[in-house]
Amino acid sequence: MSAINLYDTATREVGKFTPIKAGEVSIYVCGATVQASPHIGHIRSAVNFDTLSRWLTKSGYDVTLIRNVTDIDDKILHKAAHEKVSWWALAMKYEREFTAAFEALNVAPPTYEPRATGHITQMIELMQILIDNGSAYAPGNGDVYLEVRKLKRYLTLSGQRIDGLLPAVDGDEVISKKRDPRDFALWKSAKPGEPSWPTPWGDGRPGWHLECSAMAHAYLGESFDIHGGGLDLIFPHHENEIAQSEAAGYGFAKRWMHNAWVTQSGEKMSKSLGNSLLVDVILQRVRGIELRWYLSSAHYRSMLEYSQSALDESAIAFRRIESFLKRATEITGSQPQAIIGKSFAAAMNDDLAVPAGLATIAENLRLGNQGITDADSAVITKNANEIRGALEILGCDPFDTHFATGSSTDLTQAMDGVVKLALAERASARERKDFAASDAIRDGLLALGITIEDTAQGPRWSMIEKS
RNA sequence: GGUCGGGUGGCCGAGAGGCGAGGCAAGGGACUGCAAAUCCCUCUACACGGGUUCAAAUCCCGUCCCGACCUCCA
Repeated sequence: MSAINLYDTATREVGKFTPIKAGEVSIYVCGATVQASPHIGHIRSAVNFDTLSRWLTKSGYDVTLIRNVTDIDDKILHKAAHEKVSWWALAMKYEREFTAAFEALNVAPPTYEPRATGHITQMIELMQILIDNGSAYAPGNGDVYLEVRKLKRYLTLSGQRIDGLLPAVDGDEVISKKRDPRDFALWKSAKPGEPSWPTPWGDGRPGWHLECSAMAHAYLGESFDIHGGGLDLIFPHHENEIAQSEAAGYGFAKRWMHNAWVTQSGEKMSKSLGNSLLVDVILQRVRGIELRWYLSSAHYRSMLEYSQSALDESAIAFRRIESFLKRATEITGSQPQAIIGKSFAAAMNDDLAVPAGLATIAENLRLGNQGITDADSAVITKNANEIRGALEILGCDPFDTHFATGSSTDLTQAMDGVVKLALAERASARERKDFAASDAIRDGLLALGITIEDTAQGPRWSMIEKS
């Protein structure tokens, strides 16, 4: 396997990736806090790490990917109370929406997808270690805090200093039992009407950060290769995960990878700005495979500035590639094999440089189309194979059964027959130079969403793809 | 106030000291009855001001602008 170079947020450098165990890669990605419907920014993160996982797998590694679901937090509880539904019903509703969005975008399921509420035992064990070794304290009201000033190091990922932080505004912790305002809650005491679990320090529920440390440890052990998530998780979430885990004596993550956001007018998507683009809504405009292509097209560390025209253009560009692959299949009589081209591999090995990979796909497309013009099946096959190989890594392989359309074979065959009847009529009209008649047939088919292309091998038809 | 990113051609989007990534759009050409699709050719760039260097979009200093985080966040 060739060397893979990846960026590490901790060092802010691209460096050679060397796993802890030869041939194996362990990854923990912060998944959804299921408090609202997924927008395309959430899904971009999942797409990026899915592509990372696919590339590592293709490179010969045995990948274990853990992507959690945080199904309890302040927002879920507040929202559930406001909507007068159970917090667990609300969490499950949105978890299903995330799952459906992942499915639609061909994000492979992680090796395991642990839920926070299923790991209370592990959280209590972790807190016990932290309290026993003096890193954490329980003021007696059911809260448990991590004492950040006792840490050997803190805020190394974000490069901040404790004293540089703005004083915390303790929302629902007005009467704070904290020794220092920067201490953060591992565990929050039970409030009336809220769920709670018993602990040696009183009834309560998890704070926001504890679950990831507990679950990463449960499934990946004390040290693992890569920890991923969105850029906005660096502080406080990831800093606090590091703080808890290292204070417990764990080595924790060897490398940190963060994906950038999808922005609009330069601003990140957020519900408060009202600029969230829900996956559901976008999928009414383009197919899942096209949305994935769009979300993959920028480098994962670059902001992706959303615009409808950019999305539309991206979808059109993808259809061109798809169309070549279909024609190549028709001409050669068999589907392309997914083969990784040299330059695509080099691009991916350079911190997943997808944009550079796209350039190689563009080159393959040009050469492949030339091959069709020249009727050179060796050239067609080579380029189609390499395109399919690249698309497979990007999760955008049109031959992937995941994207198979629901239309039955019988119906497709009948359709093919009907269109061919029309094309025969058109052919005879063209022979007698009745172009008005032949164009009327073409226009009529187009109105039904069927495009006609006259190729050297005769006319071919295709449906205009819809989501 | 602290910390972290960014400003590249009409648009999108890479690159991080030396040969102008790539795509879209635009213009020209080939093919076609006309189209469509495809191919070929052409064009436009590094926020600003200094500096280092044989050589700077890339490094350094300064300025301006934009965004993010500072206990809700992908």
